[in-house]
Amino acid sequence: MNIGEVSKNTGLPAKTIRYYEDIGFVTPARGDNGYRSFSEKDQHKLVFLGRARGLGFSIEDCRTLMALYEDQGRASADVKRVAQKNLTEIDRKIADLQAMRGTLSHLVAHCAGDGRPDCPILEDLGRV
Amino acid sequence: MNIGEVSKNTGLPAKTIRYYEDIGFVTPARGDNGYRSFSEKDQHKLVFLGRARGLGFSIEDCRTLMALYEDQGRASADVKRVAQKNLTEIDRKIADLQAMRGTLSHLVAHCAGDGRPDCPILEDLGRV
DNA sequence: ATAAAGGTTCCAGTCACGGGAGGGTCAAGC
DNA sequence: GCTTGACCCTCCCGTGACTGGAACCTTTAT
Repeated sequence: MNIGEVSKNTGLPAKTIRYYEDIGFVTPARGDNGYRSFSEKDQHKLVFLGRARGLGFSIEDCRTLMALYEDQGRASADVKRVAQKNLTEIDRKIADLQAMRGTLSHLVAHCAGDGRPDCPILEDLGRV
Repeated sequence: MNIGEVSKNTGLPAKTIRYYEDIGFVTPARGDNGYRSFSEKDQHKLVFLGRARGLGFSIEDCRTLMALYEDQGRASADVKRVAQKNLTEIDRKIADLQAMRGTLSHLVAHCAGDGRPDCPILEDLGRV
């Protein structure tokens, strides 16, 4: 398969697929014309990668997960640890964003939003 | 004030303050020795900037907010619009993360996390 | 006199790609 | 055979908001 078809099948942009090759995630064969020639297995790895990225795993985590995926003798505890770490990280991000959201929505709610210059948002940002 | 003191007062790393000068956010005076010499006003701007960044505003939004802050004839509606846009963006990020969190926590909960290789997390990532 | 602490500039790296230039290849229609 | 357009290639730069480090200068304390 050429990169265009793989892109359509996986939902990953061709640019991204080339990038994943750059960083050693897949190593598709090459035709005589220099075109990448993807096997089913290559495509499957890209699907795996796309899903893992969609769940917020970093590229490095994906490398670990892929190695575990291909290791028939893995311990599920190793996978769970990586996933748990990611989950903790996601929770931290959510908490950060919710703290921001709390302050900001409070300020927005108290701003008249009319033609007058008085604004609690700016007052808060500029308080000494 | 030298950069070190401003850094201590504002909580911003000196590196960050230099960066903010680079992008034209503050333009501290310079002493004969080439050292930056910050005024109270410079420091106040940096505090403002630090707070706005802490609320998730982008640098470009901060530029807008700062201009409004210094414009005595502003309309609070202009400020509110920027804040509202940021709030919407924050909500979107929270929703994205929560969607990730939902799927991932479900998978983590169903993974034995022991020495056996069977793992619903990998199964899900690799499903055809 | 010397050493530590603080300041300076400049360059490179981060993360995970995306945009675009400049060019080669392939299949179809005339 | 020729052109057109879709596809593919590599290479390099840009993103946002910094952070790290090298190489060097100035101030302060001992």
